[in-house]
Parts: sequence; structure tokens; C-alpha cells
Amino acid sequence: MINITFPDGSVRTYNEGVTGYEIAMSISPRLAADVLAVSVKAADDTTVGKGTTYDLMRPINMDASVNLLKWEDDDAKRVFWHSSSHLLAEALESLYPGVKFGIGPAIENGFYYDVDFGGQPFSESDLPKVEKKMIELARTKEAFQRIDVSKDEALKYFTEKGDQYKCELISELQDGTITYYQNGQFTDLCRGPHIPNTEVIKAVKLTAIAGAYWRGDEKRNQLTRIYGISFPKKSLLDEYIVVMEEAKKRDHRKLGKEMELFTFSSRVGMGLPLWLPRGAQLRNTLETFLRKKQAEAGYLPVVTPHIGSKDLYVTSGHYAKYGKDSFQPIHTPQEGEEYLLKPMNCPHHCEIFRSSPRSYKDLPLRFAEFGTVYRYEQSGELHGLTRVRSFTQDDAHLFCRPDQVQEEFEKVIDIILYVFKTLNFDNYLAQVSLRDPNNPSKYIGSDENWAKAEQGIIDAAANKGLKTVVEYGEAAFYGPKLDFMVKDAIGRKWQLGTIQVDYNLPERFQLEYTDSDGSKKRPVMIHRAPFGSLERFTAVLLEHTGGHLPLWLAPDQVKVLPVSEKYADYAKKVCDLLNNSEIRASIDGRNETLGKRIREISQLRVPLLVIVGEKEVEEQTVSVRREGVDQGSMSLQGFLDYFKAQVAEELSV
RNA sequence: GCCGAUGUAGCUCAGGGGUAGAGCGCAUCCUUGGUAAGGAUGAGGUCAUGAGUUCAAUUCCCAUCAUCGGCUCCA
Repeated sequence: MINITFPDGSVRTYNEGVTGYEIAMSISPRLAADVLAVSVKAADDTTVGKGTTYDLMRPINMDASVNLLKWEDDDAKRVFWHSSSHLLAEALESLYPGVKFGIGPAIENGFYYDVDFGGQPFSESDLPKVEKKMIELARTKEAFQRIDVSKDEALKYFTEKGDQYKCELISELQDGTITYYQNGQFTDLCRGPHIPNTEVIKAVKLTAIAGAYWRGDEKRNQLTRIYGISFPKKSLLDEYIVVMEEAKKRDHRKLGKEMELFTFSSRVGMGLPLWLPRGAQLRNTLETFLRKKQAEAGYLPVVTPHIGSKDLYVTSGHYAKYGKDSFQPIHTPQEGEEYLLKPMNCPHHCEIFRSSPRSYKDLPLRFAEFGTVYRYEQSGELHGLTRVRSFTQDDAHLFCRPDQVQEEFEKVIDIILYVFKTLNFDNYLAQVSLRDPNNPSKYIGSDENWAKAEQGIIDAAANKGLKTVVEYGEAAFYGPKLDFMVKDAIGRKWQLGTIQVDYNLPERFQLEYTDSDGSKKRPVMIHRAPFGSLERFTAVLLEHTGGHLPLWLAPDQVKVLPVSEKYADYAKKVCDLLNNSEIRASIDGRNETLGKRIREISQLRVPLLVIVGEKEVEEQTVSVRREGVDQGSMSLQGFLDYFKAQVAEELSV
């Protein structure tokens, strides 16, 4: 007999080898019908964490805590979607005999399978056929069977099948740990776990088809990746489709057009955004906001040119690393002279540091610049404002003594959190980006400095109580980073704020300061950008707010609407008064009905509407409407006070 | 850069081997209005670009460019 502990702390006794399904049945058949997998943690397992997810039919042989997982649990969804990917593979194998399979995992929203069609044509128009086959197979209630095999058996099976991808995966596994899962006619190399059978998969949508390199290596075969999502109920699929359609309405590219913020022109060049007047206003407001914060924090503004001599980047190491993949050098009439469009601001700022002898008393020195940089991103990577070839970083470089690094780093975290909080980015992910330990040649600088910098970042994040995830291989080539990632409307993660500790550039530029004992010392550099770039930040901000920007940030804050032409003079008086109080207000006195003007202005997402007619002229008041809600009548001074109070509230964090 | 898809009026989109349509927007006029679409009239398009097939191509084929979804990349 074994003891099974439930999440509420209660304990029941079962025969050894009891399955999750039997445990669920012992509680209620209804529960057993809903449960998809079971999380099992052995009683003698003292590690932190959730335990292992088991198939419902897998025997439990020891005292353990269990958690019966239903659709509502993310772990259960993962199992469900992973099983769905096997179902997809089975359907593909039956429709396209001879296809070979790569990997087919669950992802955040659904699953995919990488497939080699071996030259058979396959396109988006084939997806409905595959969906239909999947549902057909699902209805036959195929069980997912777990089968233990030896490495030799596994290799033999997939060699005979001619599946070189699976063979490659197996050859890297240790013997004795190999399991198959079989559903219907399809057998896959798989660690599991899976749902008990396919019948619970009631709705399937194959969402996209894409090329994906085998094992993420662009030098290897490209497989066809088929993305999909599945649900235990048809209604859940319908809901999902509605949610996705709603999310698409928040796409910043669509909003940018609707709100007249930015545009692109193929004549100017791909990935080169053109900021329209309203967008430029928004950008300026963001810059002013951050400039103020930075001035308070002791940053010193600097301005540097958009180009720099090639030597600058040879010195910094960027030329060796990115030279071939950058915008190519600009040649001048002078023989042999070469300039590069600047891909980053750091080298220029290093030269500013060098412009004068520095004392330990001068440090930390914080040079800040809204610096526009140019990077030749691969054409397929460009994406609205989130990935462009010309963008403006809210950049600053902090030159400090080694003993100041920790404190300065933490102060930068404070600024980033201030920015995020003011703009209601509460779902960010703080990511510690470290070296890829398996690929040291990607990085420059000594091991010792890297170790120091990495530890510094981890400590600073911990001191600030940040919950972080560590990603290896995500560091910049010259140093580790703390990145703040925020999701867009459809869940793609984008890096916004970033802080980087750098021991390398100061060495390459031979930066030094004179210490208290008269000796020359090397400063440490911190790169940081709370927005990341104004382009990407604006994009993500638009997707978060659906274009309903806070009042302080809205390009047009107030529209004054005279009910008819007769009140144009009063409208002008009101508008002038607002403009004199540094409120961005304008008049819409077009020859259209009031209702129509309200509708159009609302679609432009102007936060405040002020309506003036006979009554307002008489009483010297305004009628105020905020985001569709009538705020009633206010005196002119009352409105100014209301406006200021609203902005003050938004900016107080 | 790679795989796949898309490209028709300023915007959103329909159409289709015989040189094209809607709604919105825009212009003019009527209307002078009270909290999300008042009415009439009109102007706007070499159907992304270039080659090819055809008596005839915006439509079919190919290439190029741009955009979209991914992959790789992201200083």
C-alpha cells in the first residue's frame, strides 16, 4: 500500500501501482472524466518544484503527493497539446505516406510538428483536410500507449522507417531511458506524458504553416512546421478564435495607421519608419518624460553624430563581429576614407569619456542620448515598429568605479520599473541573459570579467527583489544583460528595457580615471535603455492600450466641438485657453453633425471631448466627455483643474 | 537570408482571360446640428513592377519588389 497526499493535505491509501485515473475514479467518475494527467511528486523528493507529470494510466509505485490536472491547469494543456501534435503526425502520415518527422512539442498556445514532406507539395490550402483527418482519428478513441524500448530497438525501428531525424535524436539519448508512445498507427519517440486517449480532443485548428530549420540551425534542412491548437470543447475553439481576432485589432501597425502615428514607404526603404505629426508628438512626450526622470537621476545629455569612422568600430570590436552584416561603409571623395552609419552609440560615448582626464571623484558619469542607430536587419525579420532598420534608443552609458557598479545597476532597475509602472506594464518578464557556456567563441573579453559581470547582474536583480528567469546564450557578445520583456497583443515577447554590464569596451578604448591614490584605473561601463527603443516601446504600448493612451501621452489630448458654427468664437476662446495651459487641444468645427464628429474623434482615440453650444456660451462652461462617458458640465477653470488632476494621477506611481 | 501566403481607389475589401466595383474617406452644394455615421452630386485606379503565354492579361506562368505568418538572426 502507498500513501497519496492531495493538494488540500488529505491523505488516502491505495494499492501500489495505482494509476492517476484510478485515483480520480475513487473520488468521482465526473472528476475522472475531466482529468487529463496527474502531477506526481515522490514523498522522498525534497527538491523544490511541482514534481513530474504522469500519464493517467502510468502506475504510481511510491508514497507521493499528487495533483490531478484538468484542462484549466497549464500543465494539462501542455499534455493535451503535445498529444494533439502526435495526432497531427498520425493524420499526416496517413494522408502523406513517407513523410518524416522532426519534433512536435506543445507551445504556449497550441503545438506544432516539424515535418519533412520529401518534396510532396503541401500548402495552407491542405490544412483543412488534415484537420478533418485529425478529428476523424480522434473520434476512434485511440489510446496513447507508453512503451519502453532499448536504444538499439529504437534505432532499428526508425532506421527501417527511414526517419533520419528521429535516428539523430535517439543516437544522442542514453540507453535505458527511451520510450515510445503509440496512438493508432503512429509510433513516436517521446518522453511523454500524454492524455489517455484521443477522444477528448474535440476541436482542432491548424493555424499556420512555416519553414523551420532542423534543430534551429540555418545550415541544415528546412522542415515544414505546421502550427495548430486544439481544445476539449468546440466552444473553447470558437472563443479562442474570437480572442485572436480581438487581439489583431490591437496590432500596432493597424493602430498606427488609424491613429495617424507612423507609416512606411518602400521608396524610402524597408524597415525605415516615417513618424507622422501625431506619432512624433507621442515620441516627443515620451522623450520629455524620460529626460526629466534622467535629469533627476544625474544623467548628463550628450549628442553624437549618426556616422562614425570605421576605425571607431574596429576599436570597439563591432566591426569584426557585425561588419559584413551591416549597412556597408560610406566612402568619401578622400581615398580610403570609410564611415559607418552608427549601429550603436557606445563607441561615441566612450570617446566622450576620453575627451578629458577623469578623476575618481567624477564618477559615476552618466551620458544620455536619444541616439538614432541603423542596423541592417535581415529582410524577413522586419516587423512594424518592433523590428526596424533605423531606430532611436533611449540610450545612456554609465562609467563607474568597480565599487559603484552594483548601486548604479540597481538605480537603473529603479528607473526601468518606474517607466514600466507609469505605463502599466505589469506583465513584464525580467530575463538575465548570460553566455552560452557551449559556445565561448561567440563572446569577447576575459572569463574573469564575464563572471564578475554575470554575478553582478544576478545580485542586483536579487537585491531589487526582481523575479527573473535565466537564459543562457542570450547575452550580448561583449557582456551579460538584464532584459525586460513585454508581450504584444498576440503573445510575442519583445525586449524593451535592457541593462548591460560591460568590462570590455573600457578596455578596448583604454578608458581610465585617476584613483584617489594617483593610480590609473579602468572604469566599468553600464549600457542601459529603459524603453529599449522609442519605436518598439511605442509599438508595444499601443498593443497594450489598444491605442487608448494615457491622457498625458495622447498626441491630441482634447478636441473642442462647437455644436454649430454659431459657437465657433467661443470654441476658439476655450481652445486658446487650453493651449495657453500647455494642453494639446484643437477645434473640430467641420460641417458635420455633432454625432458624426464625436464618432470619428473617438476612433482617433482622443481622450477628452469638450462640447460647446448655446448653453455653454451662456454659462461660460464646457460639456466634457471622456472615452465615451459624459462627465457633465464644468466651468473653464474646473476643466483645467480636472485635466491637471487626471494627468497628475496617471503620473503618480 | 530561408519556407509559406498576400499585393485591386487614401483606407477596408469584393470581383474576374474582353482594360473594374462597394463601403468609408476626399471635393462641392444643401443642411446649422446637443454626445458614436444627415442628404445630394462629383473626382479618384496602367488592378505592385517587369518579362512571358494569348487575337486579347488586372486575371494564367515566371521573375523582381513590398507586406503578412513563422524559422534563423537581433550590437
